[in-house]
Formats: sequence, structure tokens, C-alpha cells
Amino acid sequence: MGRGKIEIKRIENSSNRQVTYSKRRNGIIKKAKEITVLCDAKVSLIIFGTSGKMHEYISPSTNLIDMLDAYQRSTGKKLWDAKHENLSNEIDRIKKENDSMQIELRHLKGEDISSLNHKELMVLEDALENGLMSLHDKQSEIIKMMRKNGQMLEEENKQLQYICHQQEMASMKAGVGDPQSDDVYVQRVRDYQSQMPFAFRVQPMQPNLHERI
Amino acid sequence: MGRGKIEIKRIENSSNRQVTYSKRRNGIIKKAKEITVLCDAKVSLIIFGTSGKMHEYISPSTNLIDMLDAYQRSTGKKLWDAKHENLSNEIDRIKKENDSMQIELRHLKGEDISSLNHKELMVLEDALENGLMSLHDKQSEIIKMMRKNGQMLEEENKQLQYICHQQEMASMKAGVGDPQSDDVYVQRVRDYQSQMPFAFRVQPMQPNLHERI
DNA sequence: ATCTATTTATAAAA
DNA sequence: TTTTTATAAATAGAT
Repeated sequence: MGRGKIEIKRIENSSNRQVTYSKRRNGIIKKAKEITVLCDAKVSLIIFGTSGKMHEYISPSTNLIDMLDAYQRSTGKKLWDAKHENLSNEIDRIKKENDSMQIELRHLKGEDISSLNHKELMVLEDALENGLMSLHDKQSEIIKMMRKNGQMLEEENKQLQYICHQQEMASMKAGVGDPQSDDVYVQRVRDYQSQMPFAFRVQPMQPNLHERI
Repeated sequence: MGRGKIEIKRIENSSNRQVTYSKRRNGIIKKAKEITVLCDAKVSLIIFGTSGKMHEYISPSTNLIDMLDAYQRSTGKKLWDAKHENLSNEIDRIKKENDSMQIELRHLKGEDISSLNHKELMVLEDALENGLMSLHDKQSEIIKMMRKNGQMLEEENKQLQYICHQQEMASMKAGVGDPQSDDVYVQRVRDYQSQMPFAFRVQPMQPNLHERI
């Protein structure tokens, strides 16, 4: 129906194809509307062109969901139940995983162990003892760190005491019969510190250690 | 397009309507096939007539589910959301639960405990020690049961020895200078047993105990 | 269903 | 895209 007859096969010229698509799409939709009115039919029509743009027509007497429900009733095919079932299966799988972990946890906590046999109890005991061992390793490591930290703090202490002592001496020397403002005092301390050997400066040591213990 | 022009409004004559429906339905489906081939389009077409009978066309390059997925993506409308979303949410929830149990399990097994702080380690230790304690309680209970079982077995043994002894005596008495067939011998043992006090009969004792230890 | 006069859709061109 | 127009295709009414 046009200037020339065309074969029903893919139109290779892309702009021709696009034009034809647009015209025929409108034609189909028009026809769908007409059959809806003329014959009381219910039509669901969804069209995607190569561009990916969608066009649809649904008879006003219905809606897509109802159409699809009717479709399912009519064909017996399941549309969303497939996906749906996949999700349900995944839930089941995860729930099982969950349950077995729950049980394992309870066993490790010494609950519900009446149902276990001797061998299972042995395995459980090994697990618990391994856990405790790792834990004790970790704890003794921490104790070592604490001890080291304590030593460092002691060292720091000594240095601070030394610095304080020196500051006291300096301030006493400077302040004899000549009371000065705080600002001047602070400045003098700074001067003193800048002369100190670097190793004696107060530095934060292992700043995050406390949080981890 | 016919002998006469018709208005696009419901055809009141039901048989005319039926005929027109059938013709136009075929027409639309033909058009749908054509646009699919000519223009590389994807079409989903579902038609219900007044009779309730369904007709459909889906472009062979796709299927209804994919079309509907694309429809949802394209429109943002949700077709099978409610069920679907609930399931997805449940999966997320359970997965999280799973993860935290996984972590707890690893901790109880002494893995990945470097990231724990002192307090957390203490809690973990308590849990492990509780677990071990419950376990040891259970084990000593089992030892008691085993001991009891052993005593019972000893007792049973004694009885069996007694019975054997008696049977030996009986068979010797009966068999003096008169060797008999096995059948007769077995019968004689049965006669003997039926005369024994009930308490001395051999009975399975705690039949499932072995499996549980 | 099939026929066919007529309407409608649309291919090609602009 | 949309319009034009010649022609193919669809179909209303009849059979």
C-alpha cells in the first residue's frame, strides 16, 4: 500500500526504516484503538523501536496488570513467578545457611549441646579451645604492647620531669626580684625548649594505642 | 476500507462485531509481524475479545518477560513490584544477619580478632569460656553415663556368664553318651531359658546409648 | 469462508 | 518530521 509494493523483510536503509517504523507504528496503534471501540476488545500493545524508545497502547477499559493477569490465567504461563521463584529460592538458601550458623553459634556458646554425640562434642571442644588459644595469644600480645607502652610512658615521664625541673630553675633564675607578666614567662620557656636536644622534646607516642586496648 | 465507510464506534450487531473482530485482529497481528521484520521492532500484543479468548503476538527476537522488564525500565511503572520488593528486602535483611553471624563465628574461632578492642575480647573470652564450661559439664555427664553403662554391662556380663554356665551344665547332662542333633540341642536351651527367673534373661539395655557417645 | 467495491494505510518523494 | 500522492493492502458488506 504505497507507491510501490515492498517485500516484508528488514529495510536496510536506516532512515527509510525509521520513517516506515514511525508510520506503521501509528497505524498499528490506530488499529488497536479501533478494534477496542468497534469490537469491545481489550488490547495491550507495547512496541520498542531500534532506538529503544517505547510506545504503548492499552485499551481504556483495562490496564496492563489486569491484562497480564488475564494472560496468565489464559495461558497458564507464569510471568513474574519465574523471577519470583528465583528470589524465593535464594531466600530459602540463605535462610538455611542462617539456621546452620545459628546452630553452630549456639553450640559454640554451649547451648543446645545435648543433642550432640561424642565426636561432635570433641570437634566443638577443639574449636572452642582453638578460639581461646588465639584469643590468649592476642591478649598476651596486648599485654606486651601495654608493657611496652608503660615503659615508654615512664620514659616520657622522666623526660617531662626533667623538663619541668629545668623550666622551674630557669623561671626562678629569671624571676628573682623581678616579677614578670605571664606572656614573658611563656616566651622564656619556649626559648628554653628550643635549646633542648631534640630527643628530650615531648612527643605523642603511639597515639592510638589506648583506643585499641 | 470496505464497501462502505464505518464510524469508529461499537458495532451493535453482535455477529457483525464478531466478524469484524476476527478480521481486524488478524490484520493487527499481521501488521505487528510486518513492523517486526521491516523495522527491527519488538512488539508485544495481547488481545482479548468479548468471548474472553486470547490472542497474542510477541516478536520472535524477544519474549513477554523481557518486554515487560523493558516496559518497567522505560516507564518507571512497577508491574510486579510489591511481592518482588518485599522479597528483595527480605534477602537484604537476611544477608546482613548472615554476615554478622559469620563475623561472630569467625571471632569465636579465633579468626579476625586483631580488629577487636580489649572490651570486645573480654566478652569473647567469656563466651568461649562459658561454651567450654557447658561443654565440660556435658562431657562429665557423658562420662557418668558411660560409667553407669559400664556397670550395667558388667552386670549383664555376669548374668550371661551364669546363663552360659548353666547351659553348659544342662547340655552336658543331656548329652552324656547320647549325641543329639543341633535342633534338639537348641530346643533344650530354650526350655531351660523359659524356666529361668525373668531377671536373668538377656535384654538389650539402653539400646541407643552407644550411638550417642 | 470468499468475493469485491471501497476505504484506509503507506512507500516514495518532496 | 510531516505532507503529498500514487498505489498496495485491509476490510465492510454481500454471498
